[in-house]
Amino acid sequence: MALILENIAKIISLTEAEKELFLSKIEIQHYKAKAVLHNAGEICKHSYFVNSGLVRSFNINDNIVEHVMHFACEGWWIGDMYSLLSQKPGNLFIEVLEDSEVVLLSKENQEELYFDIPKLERFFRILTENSLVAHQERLMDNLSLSAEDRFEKFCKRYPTLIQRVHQKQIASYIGVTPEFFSKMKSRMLRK
Amino acid sequence: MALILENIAKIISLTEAEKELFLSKIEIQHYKAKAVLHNAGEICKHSYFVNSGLVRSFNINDNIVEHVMHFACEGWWIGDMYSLLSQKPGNLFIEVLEDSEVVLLSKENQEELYFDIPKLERFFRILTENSLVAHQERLMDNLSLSAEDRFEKFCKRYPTLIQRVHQKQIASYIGVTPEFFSKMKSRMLRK
DNA sequence: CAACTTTCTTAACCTATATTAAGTGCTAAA
DNA sequence: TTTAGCACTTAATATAGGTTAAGAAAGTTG
Repeated sequence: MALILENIAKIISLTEAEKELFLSKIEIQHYKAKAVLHNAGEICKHSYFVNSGLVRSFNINDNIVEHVMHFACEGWWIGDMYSLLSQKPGNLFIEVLEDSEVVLLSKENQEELYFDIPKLERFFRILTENSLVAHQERLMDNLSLSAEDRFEKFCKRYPTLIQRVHQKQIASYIGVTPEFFSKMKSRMLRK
Repeated sequence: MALILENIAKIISLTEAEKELFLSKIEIQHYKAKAVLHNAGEICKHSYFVNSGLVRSFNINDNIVEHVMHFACEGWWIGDMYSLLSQKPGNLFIEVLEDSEVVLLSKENQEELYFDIPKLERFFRILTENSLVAHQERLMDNLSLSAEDRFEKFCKRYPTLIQRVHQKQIASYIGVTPEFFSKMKSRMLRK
């Protein structure tokens, strides 16, 4: 349980009573690899924080092609922000890649917490800001870099993930097919 | 001045005193088309809110190709979030496309406001959440849609902008060259 | 272990989009 | 009124990355 409190403590400081209140509003679940936390078409009720293991979010377009939006390992948050905020059916799936321990924070509890501990408003504002900046950078990279450059950035930014996720997941995150990714990788090795 | 208060009032309600305090912390500037509010390589000091006119943010990659990140017309915020938050040199330019009236909110004043009017923490959290959702959708679109589909979405979402910005700016936002955009457009008209 | 499923590789061929280049028309300065 | 500079178009050619298909590795299950 310490991990999520540490995560918060990096940005704001809570009293012991506040920590207890916070912990009373969350729920812990254990999932096996391949478990699905949320389906596209459903309304998302929770934010997820990964205590251990690995989780991904992705969407599936008309052509039945998956696109990975996000990986979350220990200490990362993940969710379908669109569906969670609008309370409309989303288009993301959230799926467990490695057996995981996950913290669930329901939308209602999150809002109660904003009321009881206004400092958390700041915490989640800053969390969201950081996520926005990361998304802006990824968008810029997709507009202006080649697949090879995007892969190199991915390696630098998420060195541990490369060992943990299948190559086709990385290909999907980068935005290329597994076949092209394989070709590109061997081309890069030859240099 | 009403516009920015309306923008806030859609999300939180301020007392008259709070409104006055808020107004005392912002600054209004008038810019001619082609004015540059912020340069890549510099540290961003302000958030910008467009009262009237039109502003864009874009980056320039190695190949000297521009990529439009965002358009902001009346009632929209714009800035270089990365640089503003990290206080490091950013890689966005912010440029005026039509003569504009712009509200400037400095980072320091914004932080003082968080302190004086904690409700604003909520306002900017929600603003940032909405922006994040929009960026996630745009990223998904760039990963999974064709240029033609991206253009159709752009038309639906920003119908007024199509008349106001040059075609090459839209091409750049969509993520294609002006030449290809021109060809694609005439191909679409022929249907 | 054998049977099955999934991931990864390779290769031939295909397509969406980029590049280069030339030309038209409009605006704006000189 | 001429000249220069953009925005836009068109077209020929080039390329990054996609598609299809088949086989080799590797992982999973009975």
